[in-house]
Amino acid sequence: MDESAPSLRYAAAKQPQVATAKGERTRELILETALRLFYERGWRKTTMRGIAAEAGVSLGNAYYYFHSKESLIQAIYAQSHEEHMAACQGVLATEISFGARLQGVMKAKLDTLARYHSFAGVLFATAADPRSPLNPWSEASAAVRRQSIALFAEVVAGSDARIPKWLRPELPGLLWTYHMGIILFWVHDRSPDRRASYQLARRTVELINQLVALARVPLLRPLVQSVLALLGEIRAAA
Amino acid sequence: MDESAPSLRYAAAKQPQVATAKGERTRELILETALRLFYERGWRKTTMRGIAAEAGVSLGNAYYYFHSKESLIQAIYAQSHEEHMAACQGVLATEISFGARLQGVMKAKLDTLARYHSFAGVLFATAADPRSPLNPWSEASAAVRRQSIALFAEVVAGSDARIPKWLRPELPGLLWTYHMGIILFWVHDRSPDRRASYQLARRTVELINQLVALARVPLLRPLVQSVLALLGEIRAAA
DNA sequence: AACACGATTTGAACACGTTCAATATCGAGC
DNA sequence: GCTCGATATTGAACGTGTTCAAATCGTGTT
Repeated sequence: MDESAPSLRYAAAKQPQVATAKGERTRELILETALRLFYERGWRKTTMRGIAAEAGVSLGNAYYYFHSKESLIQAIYAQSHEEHMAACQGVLATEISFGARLQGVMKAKLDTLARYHSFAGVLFATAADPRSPLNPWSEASAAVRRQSIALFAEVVAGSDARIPKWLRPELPGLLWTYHMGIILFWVHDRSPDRRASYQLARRTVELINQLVALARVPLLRPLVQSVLALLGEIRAAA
Repeated sequence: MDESAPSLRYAAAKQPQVATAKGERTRELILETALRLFYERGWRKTTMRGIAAEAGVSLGNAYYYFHSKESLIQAIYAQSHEEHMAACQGVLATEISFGARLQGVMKAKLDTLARYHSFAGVLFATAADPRSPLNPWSEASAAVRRQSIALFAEVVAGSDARIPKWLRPELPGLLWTYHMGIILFWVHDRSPDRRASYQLARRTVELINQLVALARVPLLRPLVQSVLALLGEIRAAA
């Protein structure tokens, strides 16, 4: 059973630390070429041999920098994450209201993801495998996840919203989960320019705004308590 | 771009209709062997050659019945679905309360899935790819999905719950989506005997019960309207 | 200049998923 | 019993992801 013994493929997976400037250039050349070919030909029709040939390096060299075809996706994923962080700076610096901040962050996410849509399905598919380093709960993507959750914490912290005290520690993680849900929808979104995803994000952010406000209503106290207890349990289990 | 032109791999994908009893036996032999090997060796370490050898047929013969390694997973998925439908008959015939019915159906789901856990990750991973026939929104799995949603409709219809009129048409689909979410958790669940998943299902079903009751409270009318409008839009987009 | 040594690069080799033309098997109709 | 067509089965071949021992490069040291 390859559950108890994690497959070699996903073990450790330390990429060699690129040590020289030349190496760094080669690495980036391969990554850019891969990105272009994925875009032009799609994931399946792009081969490691094709990437190597197009980049003008040998097959083995590509594997020196990326220990698998999937790890190229992981690198691209990390890159898109950087882009998103950068794209958020504007709204986070200027907007004050919780809703506007969250709207801005979500729109930035969809904007920065746009160019990856044609092969994002693969990203999500490999990410869904519990043993994949791309899976959001894995060790390998922990750094990105932490940064991402911190981003949502910043959305909350920098806003004027009056968040109930008990909700504060949970909210960033919840928003992160929510944003993963939106991405899941986006991956499957076939509407022109992914308009449906933008609309869904806009509407759900409004909804979240209402929910956060409602959380203070006394009538909902028992429900809120249930949800809180549940979150605690999930956290304990994971 | 392999998005506009669906990959050959996932196109049509008509399995040859098995015409003779002998053919049917061979098909089942291969499927059983595959299931056993996936369980014993895991997904990656099980090869099509290994399955064919263990089943005593040729490699090509295995491909005659299952056009890809993934389609074996699809067949196993369909099988587990059958098991779940059967396992639900009891509760659905005897229980009256909405909560108890939903609890029973969810518990049956986790029970019937249990034996597939060691390689369920792959199932979910391939299912997450928008172009995979395993993906719940795809044409290939439409039959299973429809049956599954009908099951949740039956959960509602056979219960004494007083569901608000406007919620009735949406509820089965919502419950189906919810149950997919639980499965997603289950796939990643590493607790002994997947106890965390059982607990999560139990707690969330209670929560859903409360939510359904709350949906009648006048104060929540605007929120409920928003959610409804949103659901309508999502449906229109998909 | 020669050397050492790690970083980088190469290409051949392997195992696997998949395809396919060719062959074998079987049952129905004569 | 024989033939024919559909069904079932075979195994060789292809392209792909991945591994690895060997070759090469670059740089600091003697």
